[in-house]
Amino acid sequence: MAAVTTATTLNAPPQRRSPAGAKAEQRVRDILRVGREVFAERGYERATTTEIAQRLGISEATVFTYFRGKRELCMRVIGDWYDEIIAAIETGLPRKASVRVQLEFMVHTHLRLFLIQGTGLCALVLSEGRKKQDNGSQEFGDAFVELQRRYTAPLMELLARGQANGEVRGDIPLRLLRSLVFGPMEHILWEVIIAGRQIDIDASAHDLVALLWPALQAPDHELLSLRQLRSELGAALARL
Amino acid sequence: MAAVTTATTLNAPPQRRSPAGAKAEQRVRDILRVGREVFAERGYERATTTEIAQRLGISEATVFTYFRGKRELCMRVIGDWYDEIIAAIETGLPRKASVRVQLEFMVHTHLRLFLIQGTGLCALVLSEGRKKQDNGSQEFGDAFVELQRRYTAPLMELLARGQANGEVRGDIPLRLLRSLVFGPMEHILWEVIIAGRQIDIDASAHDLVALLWPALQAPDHELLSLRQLRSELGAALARL
Amino acid sequence: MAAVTTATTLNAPPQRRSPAGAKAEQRVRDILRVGREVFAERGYERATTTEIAQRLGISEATVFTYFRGKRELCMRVIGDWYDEIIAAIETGLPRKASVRVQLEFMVHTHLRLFLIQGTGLCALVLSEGRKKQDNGSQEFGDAFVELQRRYTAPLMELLARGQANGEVRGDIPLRLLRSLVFGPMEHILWEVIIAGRQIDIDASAHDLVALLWPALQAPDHELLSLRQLRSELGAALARL
Amino acid sequence: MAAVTTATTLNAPPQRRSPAGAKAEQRVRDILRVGREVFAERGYERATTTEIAQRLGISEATVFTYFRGKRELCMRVIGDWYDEIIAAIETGLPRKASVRVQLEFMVHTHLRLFLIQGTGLCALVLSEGRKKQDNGSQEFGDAFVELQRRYTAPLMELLARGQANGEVRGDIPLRLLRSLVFGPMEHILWEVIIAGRQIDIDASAHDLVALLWPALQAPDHELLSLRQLRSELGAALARL
DNA sequence: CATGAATGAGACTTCATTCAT
DNA sequence: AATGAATGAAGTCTCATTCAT
Repeated sequence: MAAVTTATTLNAPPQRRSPAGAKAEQRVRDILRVGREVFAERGYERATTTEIAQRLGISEATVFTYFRGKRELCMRVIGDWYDEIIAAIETGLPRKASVRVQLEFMVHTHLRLFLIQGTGLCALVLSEGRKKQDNGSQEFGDAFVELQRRYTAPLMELLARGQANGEVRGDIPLRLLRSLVFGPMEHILWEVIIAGRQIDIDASAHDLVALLWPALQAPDHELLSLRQLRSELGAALARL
Repeated sequence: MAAVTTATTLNAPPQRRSPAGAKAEQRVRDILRVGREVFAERGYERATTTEIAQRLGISEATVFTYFRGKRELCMRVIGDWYDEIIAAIETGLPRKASVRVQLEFMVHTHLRLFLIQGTGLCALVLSEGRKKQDNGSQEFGDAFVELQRRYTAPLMELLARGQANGEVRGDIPLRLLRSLVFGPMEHILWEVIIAGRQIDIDASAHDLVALLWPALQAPDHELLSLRQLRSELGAALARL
Repeated sequence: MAAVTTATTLNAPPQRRSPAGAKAEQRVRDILRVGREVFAERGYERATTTEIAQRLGISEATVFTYFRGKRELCMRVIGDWYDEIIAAIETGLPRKASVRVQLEFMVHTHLRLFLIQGTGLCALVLSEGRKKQDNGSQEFGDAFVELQRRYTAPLMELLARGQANGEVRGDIPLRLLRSLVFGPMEHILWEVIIAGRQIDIDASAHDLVALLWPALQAPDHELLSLRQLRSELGAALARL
Repeated sequence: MAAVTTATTLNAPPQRRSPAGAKAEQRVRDILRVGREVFAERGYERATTTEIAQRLGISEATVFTYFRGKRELCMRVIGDWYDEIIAAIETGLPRKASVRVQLEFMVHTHLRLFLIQGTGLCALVLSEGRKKQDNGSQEFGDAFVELQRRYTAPLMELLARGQANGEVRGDIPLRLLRSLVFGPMEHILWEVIIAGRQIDIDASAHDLVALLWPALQAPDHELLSLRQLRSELGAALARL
């Protein structure tokens, strides 16, 4: 009886494992590199596995030997890219400097990495991450929320440290402050992408932080005391 | 340019293809309306002419009677949508109020219109506007730059007026200030879309402007005049 | 708020409806006819939509205009074939004749229809109906069990009538009797298919029923009545 | 023919491809064992060399070191399986018992072996044996006819012995009697497979033979003489 | 001998678009 | 003007099979 069951058991068909040797790792890297290019240039839908294979001079089938499908490849591309950004921030962040200086480093790093190649990927994330799948599983989406979290984590931590030591105002939710930083940054990037304008990364990063800082800063002590002085003077004059 | 009043920024010159007449105009409006829905829900690539026709209960071929193709329809949809936003801002803007109040109106209107239906369209613009065409001509892109210009014009003018009358700091390029306003706004919208979080539009608009205002204001205007006051007071006291 | 929900509601993408005109019906019939041929010749896996289209001299895409996919087409082919057999039986069955005569009609009709074209389809049903899908839904299987039920219904009813009026032994489950009839019939068919031997349908049907009948009949009915006859005769002779 | 002892009916003549040696033979056995599992579970088309290799933990290429291709492997699998059944029958058959008892042994053995693992293989044979090859040569088919002959040989011999000694009616071609036995048996098996019903092998074998026996048996002598009596009586009455 | 790696060939399916009616 | 019907072109993905190492 058990044997009958065996014969009719529901087995998922096996999935060919992707190779794992040294050459294989290189292949994976190559495909990811070119895949990043193509996805960045064309977006998810317009990117084709054919083009990725052609640019590498390999067979399309080879792509599918290393990645289960177009979607998985795209996820890996995005994941890797996020990892690079996160690593760049975490590695270079001058943790001993003031919050403002660290912030400037972050903005600068983001702008730089995005503009080197990431703009298309940024668009990819923004436009693909939102699409709810028809099966309701929001395939991309769920993973994206997590990536987004990791991606913004360094900034969140920085802002939290700033609030803790008084450099950043504490009366505003972190999430809103994050939008205040990332928002303009991304908007600047979109301008670059759409209008094709070139910008000076150093200057832009510096200017943007300078502009944002007053909104982030804890209100100035001097300013507060001067305001107090003014109002007292006003009162005194009124008494005369 | 004469016909540009409604939504023709993205339109090709008058086509023999498009029928004329009252019934025809209604058809065009219907298709645009449903096309907007579908493009917003699915994005450009995933939207199908089949679905648009089916929702209207008409034949797919009919869509092609009124629009040269999917791309043209999409352009018209986007153009119309921009026009609506621009009209909403221009109509309702309280031009006599302070710059800050006008700014709040703008932010509020944007958030409102985007959240009613525009998020999908916003994504549409952002993700389709940038794609390299195979012929390299960036078909969408060129028209988008112009749309973007018209779309942000009201804000640009407002900020310019603010700079002129001293309510807004004048030492920063308008373009950067614009990013400072639109950027966080759009970032907030993306959070709504991706994470599915609901927000209170009134409160969000108010909070965001409150947060931005210190950064838009002349930076040390208050501080400088107060310092001046203090030093004059100090001098006067010394004379006594 | 409702509007936001709308914009992100989960809509299944629309499926193009198959055309419904007079020409369309002919197309459907053509595709079903050729599909039957190809599925019968090659089995499900080896049959290709390409071949079906080529034999009809139409584009592959046209096939998918009328049928959602290969699987649906196959189901329709099988369903239609079952319907034909059922109709042939129900139409021609001489309901007033003895159960044995009706049984012979059924066997004859089955053999005839299978041998005209059905052998491949029979194999198709037998071999495809069994495969459990990986998703566990047993796509084919569920529908097949029902088809099988309808297909064998006429025989089941006939045997039940026979049991009711005493022509068929009542001490055996109907299901087993069914296997007793269909089994040898199908086995004969397999011989024809595999070995390519030709048979005389009329003779085969008659012989098979003649062979089966003693097994279907009330086991000792004839014998008992004859014994009775003999003993009565013996008594009568003794009286003379 | 010399090498046919084990399972080589379907085998091509000795191949330079196939390695020799003790280790090699074990490999061949392993692949055949797992190949049988996989072909039985999935059918020919859905079985993949990948899965066979993975289940063995060997490389896909290794399979091709020992077998010229998927088709050859499948043929060997089927051939081996036939051989097992034949051996089981020939070994266990109680040749001294009555024909009826021997028949019951055969039916029981068949049901048992099929249900242990053979259902899938049975389906495999039935559905693959018939497919037209593109070159029209019916590659499988020819070999299958021979297998089928060997496979049914024990039953044929048994029935022939029965006819010779009067236990089985002699007025029916052996081939038809064979269908009468195998047919219902296979039909019962299909029901088990398709509907997933479980059966009691012992009881089923016994019941089926009990049911068939009246049809196989040489007609009763008593019955024959009574029939004669009846017809003579009828004639006598007609004369009165 | 075993295998890691690559691939040619071909499968099903989708969809914007055309055209005769 | 509207559409029913057809399709070319393209896309993703699978798999048996080969070959150098």
